[in-house]
Amino acid sequence: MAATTRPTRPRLRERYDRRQDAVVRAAARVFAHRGYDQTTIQELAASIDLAAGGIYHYVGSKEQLLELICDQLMGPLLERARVLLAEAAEPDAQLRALVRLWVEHVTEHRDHMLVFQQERHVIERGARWRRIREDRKRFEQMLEGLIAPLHAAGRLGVADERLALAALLGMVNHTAQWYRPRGRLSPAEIADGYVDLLFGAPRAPVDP
Amino acid sequence: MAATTRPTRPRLRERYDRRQDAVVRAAARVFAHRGYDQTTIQELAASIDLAAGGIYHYVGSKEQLLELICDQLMGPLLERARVLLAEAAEPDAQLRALVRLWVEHVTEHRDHMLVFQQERHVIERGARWRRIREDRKRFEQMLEGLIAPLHAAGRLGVADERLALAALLGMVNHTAQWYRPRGRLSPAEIADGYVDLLFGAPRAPVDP
Amino acid sequence: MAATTRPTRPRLRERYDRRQDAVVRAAARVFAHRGYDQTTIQELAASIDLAAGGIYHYVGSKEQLLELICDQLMGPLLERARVLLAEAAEPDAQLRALVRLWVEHVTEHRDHMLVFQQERHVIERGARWRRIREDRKRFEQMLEGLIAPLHAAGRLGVADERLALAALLGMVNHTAQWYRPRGRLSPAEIADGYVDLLFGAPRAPVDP
Amino acid sequence: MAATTRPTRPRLRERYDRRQDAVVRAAARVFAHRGYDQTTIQELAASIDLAAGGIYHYVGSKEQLLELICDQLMGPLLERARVLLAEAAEPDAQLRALVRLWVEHVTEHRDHMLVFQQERHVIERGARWRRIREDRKRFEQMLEGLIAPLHAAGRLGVADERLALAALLGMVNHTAQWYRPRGRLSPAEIADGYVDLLFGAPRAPVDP
DNA sequence: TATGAATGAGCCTTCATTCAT
DNA sequence: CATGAATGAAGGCTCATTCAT
Repeated sequence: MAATTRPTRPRLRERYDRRQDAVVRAAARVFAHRGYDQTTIQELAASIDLAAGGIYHYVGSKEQLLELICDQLMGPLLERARVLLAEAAEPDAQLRALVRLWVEHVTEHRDHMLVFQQERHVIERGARWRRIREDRKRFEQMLEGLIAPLHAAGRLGVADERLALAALLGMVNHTAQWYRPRGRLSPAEIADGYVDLLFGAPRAPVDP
Repeated sequence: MAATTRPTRPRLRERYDRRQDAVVRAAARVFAHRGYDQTTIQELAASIDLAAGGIYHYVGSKEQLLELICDQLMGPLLERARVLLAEAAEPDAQLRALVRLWVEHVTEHRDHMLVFQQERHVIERGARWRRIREDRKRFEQMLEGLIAPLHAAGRLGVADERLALAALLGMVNHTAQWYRPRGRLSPAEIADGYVDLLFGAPRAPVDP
Repeated sequence: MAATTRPTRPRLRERYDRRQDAVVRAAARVFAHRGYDQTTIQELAASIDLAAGGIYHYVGSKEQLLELICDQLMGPLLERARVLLAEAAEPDAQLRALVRLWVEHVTEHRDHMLVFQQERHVIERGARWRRIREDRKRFEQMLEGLIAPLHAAGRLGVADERLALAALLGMVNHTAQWYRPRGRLSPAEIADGYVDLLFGAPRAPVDP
Repeated sequence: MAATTRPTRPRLRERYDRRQDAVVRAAARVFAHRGYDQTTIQELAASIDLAAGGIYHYVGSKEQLLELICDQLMGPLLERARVLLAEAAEPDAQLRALVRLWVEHVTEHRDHMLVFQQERHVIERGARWRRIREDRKRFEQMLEGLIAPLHAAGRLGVADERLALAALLGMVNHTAQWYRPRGRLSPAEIADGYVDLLFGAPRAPVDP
């Protein structure tokens, strides 16, 4: 999958994979702060204690680095989401669970997420990014699939189904921009807050 | 304010301002699609039927162009928001009005907005961008000022006041990424949807 | 034809073409001496009193420079050869005329020729160089077309027709490597010498 | 002579020499096809089933590899030529024999020859290559020594002695570029063809 | 011996910016 | 005002070479 030659012997390959992973992770961090284009391969390399050329043992190009960051972000998210949806449960419970999962993922991959958002214009164009775009699409469809029945049941806080989805996407994605690890709210609380908003719910008990 | 020599005679100055405005607007469009760093001054110039050098009659540097885009975005928004807040009205009505104003502004300045978001990492750092950062802060404080009493009155759909603000920011800002001019929903409808979500309200009729 | 934007206004275009021509010619000279790969664009630029970047106004890439050198070499040669062959004349006279033309061209374009030969391995491979290869082929076919009847008439100094062609090619092409402008022999004399060898002729008068 | 540590024990040394020879030979092949500069040590190593580092057990540097290729080419040629010239024989017979020897050598070392020609610009400059240049010079002088008396005797097909030498060099060297092992003509036949051309001869017997 | 990771110098190329016309 | 040529500073990437294992 990588454009560079991956060792064959299991011992070496393992080490190689571990390091590649570290390179990508470091890249996510630096790109998130300095911006993809404004980050030099030299800077990036320095941040991993590697000479500039060393990066290219693990990554074929700067652009591929971006690709790998997206993969590290979307791969596990989709995987975990699929597992979750495979379980039998009510749509509202599943949506809540999925949003929790998602917010947790976003907060754990803040850097990846920020890069993903900032480089939107790159990802939206060109055949090379089709896979990434499809991954995102797939995730949105999972959300849609859960929102639809809830909408049909009149459980949503807005009349328009699609607006609900867009709002949810906006809220959760934006989380990467303000969430701080040791903040007042845990990822789960944040997620629940979003879902509550979507359901227009929590005030119900307040009424009487 | 511009780094280039602005004509003194009113007739010329007017024309100059008009053209500068067009340049900035064009830049917003191209930057939104290709990305700031990935857009060449040449490309930008070509899109306005100008040679590369021509840009520099109206703009001092590429970076200043980014600054002007932010100004074109935040200036009028803050201005209109201030006017609105100066009127006497209930917080909930004002919040709804402000969100409408805001969503309208975002949809009318989609390109500006997208650039603003993508270049977050630039704007977040450096003295040069302090003014821009403050503008954004100021706007958020307006929202906060309206949300606080609503929260105190138990009118919000979430327990945490700041989460409400963050959610609102996420929803509205994200709008720039999916809104299409001739879509099903008008900016006002979208704005109302967001506010409804925030209030956890619209299901009110469900009550009895 | 060039990969760079050529001016539209005739005045400028003329200057542009003249300079591009000069760039290519300079490149031929430097490449011939230092070798294509071992020549830096910087060095090349310096030899024309241009900053490194300046080259790229006239040429799209280093590789294209090689292409243009080949064109400058083969284009006029083929053109002049075609004109010559269009005239009515005996094959032996035409061959002699063609070889003269050819040797003159080679000596006038020594640098181009040396580059052409040294970069043989590049030109022999890849779609990009097809046109160049065809040009060379075309010229060889012209020679073949003249040699064939002479061979049939038993006029050649060797039994094998193709060997005659190969020998001729070897002799003439090699000329670029030893010819010096103010040497003992003029290009025409050299050419005649080659043709004499090919005809196995001049000693005829010696016989009696 | 090699810059790398050559084993002392005869058994090992033999194996070492054999392998070094193979490395050089492989290099000749790859360089001939891809070009010296355009061939990576990695590519070269791969073509001998060796990792990049492995090459350096047998060769001190890439440049030395080029030197060794030249040696593998010129060494045996000069040796065999000396032996031949040491025998007593008429100049014309010796020239014919020498050209045969030479053409055979060229066809057997096509790759070496092609590299030698392509890297002309390297070999022509610098103290390091003096020895190689002298080897070539020496060989040319042998040819000259045979051509001179033939010229004096009016046996050549051209008036100019040096032109004859240049033509011969051109023909034979060029052979590497078109000769194919199982072609119509054997190296000896090719050689004889060249000599015939030089003598302007073969048709003589035809006359009567 | 052999391997593959790592280095670091260097090169092609891009591009914001300047300036003579 | 506008143009397009020219500059020159970087930056991504390659690759010969070294070295611990």
